Amino acid sequence: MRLKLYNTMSASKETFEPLVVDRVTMYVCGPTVYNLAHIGNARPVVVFDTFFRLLQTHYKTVIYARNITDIDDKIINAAREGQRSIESITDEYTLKYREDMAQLNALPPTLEPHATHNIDAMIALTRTLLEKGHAYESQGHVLFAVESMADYGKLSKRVLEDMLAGARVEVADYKRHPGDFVLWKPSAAEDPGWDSPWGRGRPGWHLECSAMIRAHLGDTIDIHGGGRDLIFPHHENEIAQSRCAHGGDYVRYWMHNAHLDIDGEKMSKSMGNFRTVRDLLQSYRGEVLRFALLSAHYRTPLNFSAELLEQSQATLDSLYSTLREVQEIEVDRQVCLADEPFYQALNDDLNTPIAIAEIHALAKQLHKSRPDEKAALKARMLAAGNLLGILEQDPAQWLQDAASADAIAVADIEALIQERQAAKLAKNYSRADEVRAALLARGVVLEDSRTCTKWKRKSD
RNA sequence: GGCUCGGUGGCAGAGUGGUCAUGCAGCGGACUGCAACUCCGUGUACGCCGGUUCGAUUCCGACCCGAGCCUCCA
Repeated sequence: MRLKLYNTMSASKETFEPLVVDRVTMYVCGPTVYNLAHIGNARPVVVFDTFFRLLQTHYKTVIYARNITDIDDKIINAAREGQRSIESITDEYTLKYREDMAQLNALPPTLEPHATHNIDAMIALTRTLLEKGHAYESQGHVLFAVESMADYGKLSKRVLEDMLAGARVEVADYKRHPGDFVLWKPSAAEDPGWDSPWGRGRPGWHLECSAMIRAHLGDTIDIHGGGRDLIFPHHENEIAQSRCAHGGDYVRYWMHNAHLDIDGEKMSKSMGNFRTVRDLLQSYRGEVLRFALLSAHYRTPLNFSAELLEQSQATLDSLYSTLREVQEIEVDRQVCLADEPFYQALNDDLNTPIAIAEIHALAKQLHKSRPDEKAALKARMLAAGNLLGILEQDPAQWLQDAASADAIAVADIEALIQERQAAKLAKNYSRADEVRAALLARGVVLEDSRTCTKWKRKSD
């Protein structure tokens, strides 16, 4: 089956073909590690993790790199303000980032290059750009000269003059052209820096990704992903650096996810209207957050709200309930993905809402199916869940997990259910209803079947 | 100002030139001791105005409204 994806560069859906047969290289911009990731930062992680899973069904080798930006002015400022060392900050937030993303069922990327481990590659790239006349030195800085590149602006579809018309920021006096950007900047004695032909300094942000991509994945990679807000200037500048230094193609397919909105406005650090993943994990399991992020197509803005999370939780509960019904049934793991509607949906530019709708369709079929059909349907549901990174936990465990520490204990629940069962047999229905009501008041919902009573916790 | 991208039923959210998204909520029914779960049924939704068409939510144009980028940002 062919995989189609929307390429920001061509602004259209294209059929994906890797540069090298059976080998895909993908790079996604990772975090600057100076604070906790917010749920908006988690969207590309979950989206590209799902894409990573999908790619692995097509290709033998998929190399997925997500960088750690561990040198940046924001980190330096955080260190100064917190009176801490740079390393203690970057170590702490790198670790927390990995933990948070793991909670969202995001697989570790194949590679996790750190900017500070690749300074040599950045210096080399800067030197090449200087040699080829695409960069210049000015007041201790090395800058990229945007006018030296004919088609600068191709990704973001804008031309230099247009951008200047709306420029709202004062132009630094060391720039020849307002659009020029820093490749290398000088470091004050107390700031972190590395020796370079242009004195002790540190790399500009855009340089890091270009250099690390070349060092770890090669001159041309298949897929480069990130949030929409990175299209300009970050990715545009990466293209400028890499193409001018090495020629040829830099990235074959550009993929960008839309943002999360809060009350119709973009969630962002600067707006202050964000929720950290760590904070949300206090109230919701990671899988619920993941499901919420996949409930809209990745290129569509998603309104992030308590309602969304509640609904995501309810939907997962329902799907896990279905799986619990067939918990005893052994599944035959052989699922022919090519025939699956959910797989076709994912192969069409990662259409996760349709894939989720197909899971609902499978759950419905499962309820209505004959006993001999259930194993195959369960296998298909699990295969879909596996690609989306959901439905992989033990269903009973999922439904019975206590959200809070003061929740009623499992043993107490089961004792009460037994008591109610005895009351029912004795036709003492008022007592049976009393027990059921008491459990409901403590967040436990009972589901009677002919042979037994199952239960689950409800979040409300 | 320039450049992108949107406006779908109570809510979330896909998609399409002509019978269907899907989920949640609602309503009616079956099942049940009663419920829950599950099942069956149930909604003249596509910003506004023109145009193209046998037929447009879907294509084209104008308009209104909103968002993003142009500054760190997923």
